[in-house]
Amino acid sequence: MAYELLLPVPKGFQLCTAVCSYGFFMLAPNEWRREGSGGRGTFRRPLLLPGGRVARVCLAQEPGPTPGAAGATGSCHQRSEEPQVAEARAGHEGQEGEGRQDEGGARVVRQASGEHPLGPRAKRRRLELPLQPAVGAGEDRRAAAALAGAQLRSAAAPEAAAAGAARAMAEAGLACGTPGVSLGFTQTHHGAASASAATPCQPGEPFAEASHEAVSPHTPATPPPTAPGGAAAQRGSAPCGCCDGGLLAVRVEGAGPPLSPEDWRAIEQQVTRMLRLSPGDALAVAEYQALDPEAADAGFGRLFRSPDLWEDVCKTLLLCCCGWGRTVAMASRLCSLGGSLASGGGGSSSSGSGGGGEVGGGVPCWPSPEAVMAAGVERLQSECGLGYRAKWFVQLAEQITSGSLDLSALEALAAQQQPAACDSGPGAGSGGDPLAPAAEEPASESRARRRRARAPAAAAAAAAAAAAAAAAEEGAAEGAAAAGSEDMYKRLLALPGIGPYGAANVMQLLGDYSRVPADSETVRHLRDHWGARGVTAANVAAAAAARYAPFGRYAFLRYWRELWVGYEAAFGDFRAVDPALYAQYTGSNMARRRGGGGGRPAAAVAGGARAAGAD
DNA sequence: GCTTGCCATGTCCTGCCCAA
DNA sequence: TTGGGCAGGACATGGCAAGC
Repeated sequence: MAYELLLPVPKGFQLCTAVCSYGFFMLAPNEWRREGSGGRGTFRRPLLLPGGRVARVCLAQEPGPTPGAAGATGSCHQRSEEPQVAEARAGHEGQEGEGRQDEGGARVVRQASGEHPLGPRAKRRRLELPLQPAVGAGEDRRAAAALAGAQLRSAAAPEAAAAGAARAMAEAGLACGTPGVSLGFTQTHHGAASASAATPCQPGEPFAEASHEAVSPHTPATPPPTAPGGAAAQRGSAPCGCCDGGLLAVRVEGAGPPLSPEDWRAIEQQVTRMLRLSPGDALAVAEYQALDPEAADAGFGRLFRSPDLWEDVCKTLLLCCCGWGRTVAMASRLCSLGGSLASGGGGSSSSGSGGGGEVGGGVPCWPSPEAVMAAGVERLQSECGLGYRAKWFVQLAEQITSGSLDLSALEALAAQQQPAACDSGPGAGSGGDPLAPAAEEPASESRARRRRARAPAAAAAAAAAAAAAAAAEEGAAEGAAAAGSEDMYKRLLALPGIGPYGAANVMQLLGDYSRVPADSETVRHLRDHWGARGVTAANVAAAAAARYAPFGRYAFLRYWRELWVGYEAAFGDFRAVDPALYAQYTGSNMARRRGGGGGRPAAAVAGGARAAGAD
C-alpha cells in the first residue's frame, strides 16, 4: 500500500523550473525525468527518514485547483476539479473548521498506486496526519506572523480567512502563494477566473489585483476572461505542462514498512528545503522578481538544492578543481558506495542518508558523515575518485560527528538572514539602471587598490566589507543583517576545503544570495555578456560584486539567471535533459555548440561552473 | 588511434615583504 | 619582533592539442 503526501505549492510554482534551475539537480542521487511534451516531469531521489531508513520518493506536480471558472474550456486548468484537489481542499477546510494550527492545511496523505504521474485518481483515503507548522523555528518572523494571522482568520470564517490571508501575506511581502495557504481557496474569493503561471504579484501589491490579471500560458486558444489584453496578458513562462500552484504530490516508491507521521514530516521538510518552498523563500522570490521582471516572467527565483546542508557542502566541494563531468562522476560514485558506506555508521540528523533499512529498497543514497568517516580517505580516493578532496570530506565529517560543527546552527543563522523587508539591499546606494554597464575603474585608481584587487580573496573581502558598510548606513537592522551574513561567511570559510568561492556558493544554497561565487566562469560571463574586457581571475570577485550590486541581497540570483539563460541557449531546455547525458553539459561542449571552438575543459551548470581560459 | 605533455580548476600552505 | 598582506607552488585528474 502506497501513500502520497500532497503539498500545496505557491502560485507560479513549477516543479520543472524549480528542479531544473541549478546544476545540483544533475548530481546523484537526484534524477529528473521529463514526461511528455514541455517541461512536465517527475523528480526522484532517496530521502533520509528518522532512524536512518531511506525512502525513495517521487515528486510530481498536479494541476492547481481552478477557482471560479474551473469548468471553463480549453486547458489543464479547465478540467473540473480533480478528486484529489477536492479532497485536499476538503482537508484544508476541515482542518480549518477544527481550528488546527496547521499552516499546511491543504496537506493530506492519500492512498495511491503506481500510475502516471503518481497514481490513479481512485481509491484514495485520507490519513490522519498531524502536520507540523510549515514555518520553521528559524523562518522569517514576519512571514510566520502573516501565516499565523491567516490561520486564525481561517479558523474563524473561511471567506474572511481567504481575504485575510491575502492581506496578511501582501503586507508581509508574501503576495504570492505560499505553502500553508490554500491558494485556490483564496483565488475563489477574489473572483478571478484564470490562474496565472509564473506571474507573481509584486511585493506590497494588493493580492486580489496582482494575482489574477495574467492569463495562463496553457490557454492559448482561449482568451482569459479577465485579461485586459495588455502586457499582463503576455506574461507567464513558456508553456511547459506544469500548472501553477496546485499540488505537489510526494510519493514513496517501492515496498516497505508503512511510514509514520514522523517519516512524512521528515519527507516534507526535505522536499520543502530542496524546492525552497518555505515562507521565507517565497518572500525572497517575490522580492527578487520585483527587481527582475524577466525573472518573474520566467518563474525564476527558486534554485534547486539538496535536502540537507551536509549534502550541499559536499557537492560544493565536488565542484572544486575539476570539470563538470568529473563532478557528476564523483557524486555518482559516492552514491554507488552509499549502501556499503552507510553501514559504517548510523543515521544522522544532518546526513543525507544513513544506514538501516530502506523503504525504497536498494537505492543508492548520499553517504552520511559517519559513513564518510568509516570509509576513510584512501577508499574515498580509490573508489570514488575524490582525490585530495577526500581529506576535506573526512575532516568535515569528523567535525560534524564530533559536534564541533553544527550545520543546523548554520541553517538557523541563514534563516535569520532571510529578508524581512523590501526596502533594502536591492538598489541600495547604486542608483541608475541595474542593467547599465558598470563604470570602468578610474585610471587614477591607486596602485595599492589595484594590488589588493589582484587577490580574489582580498577583493571579495573588500567588497563584502564595502557591502557591509553600505548596509550599515541603511540602518541598524540592515547593519545587523549584513553583520550576520558576514559572520556566516566567516564560519563557512573555516570549513575544510571551503574558500571564498565555496563559502559564497554555500551561502546561496543557504538562501543568502548577496555574494556571487566568482570563478573563471564568472570571468567568461562578464566578458561575453557584459563586454567587461578588463575582468580577470584576479579581479573577478570585485567586478562581479560591483556588477550585481544593484540587485543587493539578490545579486547571485540575477547573476545565475543570466548564466542559466546562456546555458539553455547553448544546450537547450534543461527540463528535457537525459540523465544519461548529465556529464556532457560542460562549458567546453557549450563552446562547441556555439561554434566557439576554443575553450578549456569546464564545468557549466552548477555554482562551480568554470570556463577556464576564457580568453 | 594512441601517447604524451600542457593546462586548468579552488583551496591550502609556505615564505617573503613591509609596516608598526 | 610581530603581524598582516600577498605571491606562488602543490594538490588530483580530465580535456585538449600535438606528435607519433
